Parts: sequence; structure tokens; C-alpha cells
Amino acid sequence: MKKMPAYVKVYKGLKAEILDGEFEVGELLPTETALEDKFKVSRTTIRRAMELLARERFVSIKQGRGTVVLDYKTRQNLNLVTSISETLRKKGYTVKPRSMYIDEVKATLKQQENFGELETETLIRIQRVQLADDKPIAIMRNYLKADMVPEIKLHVNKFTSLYEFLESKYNILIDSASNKITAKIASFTEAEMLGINPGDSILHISRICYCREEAVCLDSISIVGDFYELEIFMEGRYK
Amino acid sequence: MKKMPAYVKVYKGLKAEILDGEFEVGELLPTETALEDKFKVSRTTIRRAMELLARERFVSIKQGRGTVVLDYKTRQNLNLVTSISETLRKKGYTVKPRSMYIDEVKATLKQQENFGELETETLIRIQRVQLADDKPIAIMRNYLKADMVPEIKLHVNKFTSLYEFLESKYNILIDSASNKITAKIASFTEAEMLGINPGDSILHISRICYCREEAVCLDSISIVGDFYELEIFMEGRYK
DNA sequence: AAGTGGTCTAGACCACGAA
DNA sequence: TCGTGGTCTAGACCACTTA
Repeated sequence: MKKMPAYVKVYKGLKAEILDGEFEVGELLPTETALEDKFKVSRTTIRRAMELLARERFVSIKQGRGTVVLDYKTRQNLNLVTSISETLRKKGYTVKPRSMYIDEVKATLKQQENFGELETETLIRIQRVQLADDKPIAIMRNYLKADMVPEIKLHVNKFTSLYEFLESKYNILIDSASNKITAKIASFTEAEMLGINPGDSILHISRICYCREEAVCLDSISIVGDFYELEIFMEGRYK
Repeated sequence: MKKMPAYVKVYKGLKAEILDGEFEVGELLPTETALEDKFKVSRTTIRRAMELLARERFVSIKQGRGTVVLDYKTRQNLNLVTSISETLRKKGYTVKPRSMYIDEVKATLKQQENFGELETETLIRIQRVQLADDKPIAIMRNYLKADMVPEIKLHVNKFTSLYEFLESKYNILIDSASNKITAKIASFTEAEMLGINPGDSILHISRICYCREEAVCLDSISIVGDFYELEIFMEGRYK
């Protein structure tokens, strides 16, 4: 368990206050100098926390004006990193893994490249079939660097959302991810695992998860096609 | 002409050097203290520039080790609003429509809701089969509000990328879009149109395109599953 | 043990927006 | 003009990797 930096504390503190409704949507946050006093840290640290909030679109920072709390309730428009289980739970489904298997595997060359570290040799592999309201909906495989998650095997079957688990247990906050999405046909094996027919459609997501610009988790997710709908928002046309 | 901050200068300088091949992929960048001397700025400024480079995946910063130059040639795209044709062209394919048909249709209730205007009655419908290197890869249907694109019928078969066309001809810049993505099985009709077999996989995208918060175009795109891979980048995490 | 990046401070001055 | 956020400095100490 890593120590939590001051700017993360400030970030979490402010976010909690915003979510608790202590600052109204559309209103200005206290000024940065005021927050220095409140949290007893320097302005640099406050600004770093503010930047995190702004990147998540909780606030909008305007020079000469102040920092406005944005309407985080009614925005549908963000591409936040959420796991499938989190998304489904938010829609009202009861999500849990039917079974979970954790082992160690040798990293392939492609996996090493995705991690940006050719030295990484051993990966932790987590395999699950995820259930929504007791119906199988996804086969999930996650690959983690072994040294990042010591003793994770002890927690087999003890968590449903890996991202939430990584955050609470190992203080690894997944803050960005790149996805490759394709449509496939279910193989015999996949169909058996998901209780569908071979030839049914499958939405496949290959994802690299990052924590502070460092790749921490590779995901391979196969979701029953007629069940899940991936929602994505795109923004900006000129870079 | 606005002044360029020091950290942007450092960022651009380093990026240019990396692109010029002055630092080999996989090698370490000079240490932050060394860069202080080189650019004559403080370490804070250097670090800010480094953070920009890291966010674009040009480098990977490792405590205790150094900052490694990543393989920027194969780095993933961010998710700007790009049409399928633009994406494919960027990858080197020759993209053109096999045929295009433009007509007027009555708006369905769902379409009216998506446009946020129940008064809209008539929509322009554009239907195409898109070819990449002469091979059919997607069925595209676009619905536009009739009054936004007067005389568009005169331009049938005269454009390949609708978004580029809307921009140049009607000054409609699509600046954001929300997408719903599912995996499907090709129907007989779809298979016929795309030259594949019924039962093959199809990636279906249902998209609402916005210009300055106003919905301007509804897209329905069916892409041959084993051909296209949608790349999406996510950032931030809601808690 | 040495050297790297990670965090943090206290203070300075600049640029922009609103009164 | 005043107060906001934007940039930048010089220096301190911590945490991690490697030798």
C-alpha cells in the first residue's frame, strides 16, 4: 500500500465535497489561496489537485474568473474509464463473477510491448465469467504485472470489479485506457462458457489500462453481443 | 501573437528532437537535472514538459531509472471525431462509395428525440456502401435535417467523407459525437450488400453527431467485423 | 551508496476577467 | 484597478532502482 500524496488527498477531499453537494453546480469553488489555508498545503499542491478535477470535468478553471463546479449529474458525455461490471451495476443489474481463476503466466512479446517493458516476464492472469442477474454475459481476462499486486491470489473470488479492487487494495487508480473494439463470432468454447450458440455475435474489447501514464493492466473482454451496448463519447475534431 | 510558456518550448523542443531521431527509441532521455542546464529552466518546468510528452506516450517516466523514449511510430490514436472513411484513409486504404442514394424520409419519433426537436418532420437520408481498396466494408446511413443541407441532392456521388463535405460545403463542423456500439450477425440483406456470408460478424455503430451542442446528423453504420477495429481512448474515472 | 524521478514549499511575477 | 488563475524559480526532502 503506497502512501497517498497530498495532492491526491486534496483531490479526493474536494471531489467528495462536490459530490456531497457542498458546492452547488455552477458556483465558484473557493480560490486557490483560500484552499491553501483550508488544506494546509502550498498552492502548487492545490493546483495539482484542481488539474485532476478539471481533467475529469468536475470543474472548469478560468483565469481571472475562478473555478466553476460543473454539472456532473446530467452529463452523458464523458469517456470515463469504467469497467463492464461498474457500468452494468449502474444500470441496475446484479453483477458477480461465476468463477474466478488466478494464475501466473509468461508474458508474450506483444504483452511486454504493451507494458512498455521488455523485462517483465511473469504476469498475473485473472480469468472470470461475469454474471448479470445470474446470466453469463462476459468472459474477462486481465493481465497484471506480478510485482504490482502481491498476494492477489489470496483474494480470488473476493471481488467483482477489478478496477475498484485495485484501487482499494493496492492504491492503483486506473485513470486512462485505450481500447480496440471488434465484432466477432462466438467460437465453440466461448459459446459454451457464455451459454450461447456458436456463431452468435460477440463484442470484443482489448484494453490497455494506465495509472499515471504507466500501463498496469491488459484486459481482454468478450461480451455477449445482443446484451451489451458500449457507449462512447468523442470530442474535438482538430488536435 | 501570444507568448509561449517555457514548458511548451521545452516540450516542443524535446518532441522535435525525438521525432528527428536524436534520441533512439528505447533509450533514456537526459536526466531532469541535465535538461535544466540544457534549457536553462527550473526542474518544475522540465517536469511539466515531460508530463506532456508522457501523456502523448512519447516517453515513459520511471522513478529511480530514468525516462525512456517510447515507440511513437506505433502509438495509439486518441478518440477524436473521425469518420470511418477518414480513419481508413489515414491507414492507407483507398476509400470511395460504391453507390450513393439520397432521398427524403419522414422522421421517426426516435429520430426526432435524438435531434431534440419534435417539430422536425422531414429528414435527408444518405445511403452508401463504402469501399476500401474496392472491397465493400460498410453500409452507412446518415440522416440530416433537411433545412441544414439545401440542395444536397445535387452532390450525390460527389463526396466520400460526409463530415468533410459538411464542413467544406455547409460550414457544419462536427465537434462531438456520442456512439452506441454493438456486435451483430449479418442478415441476408447486409451480407448481400457487403459481399460476406449471412452469420458473419458486424460491428454496428449508432452515432449522434453534434455541432456546438446541437444534433446535426444521425448515423447508422454497419462495418464488416473482421475488417475494422474501432480505437477509443478513455480518460478520467468517476467515483 | 549513488543517482534517478516524485512530492512539496514559499514566494515571485504575469495575464486575464470583471467591476 | 483588483482579484483570479497561469507560470516559474530554487531548493528541500522522499522513494525507488541499480550497482
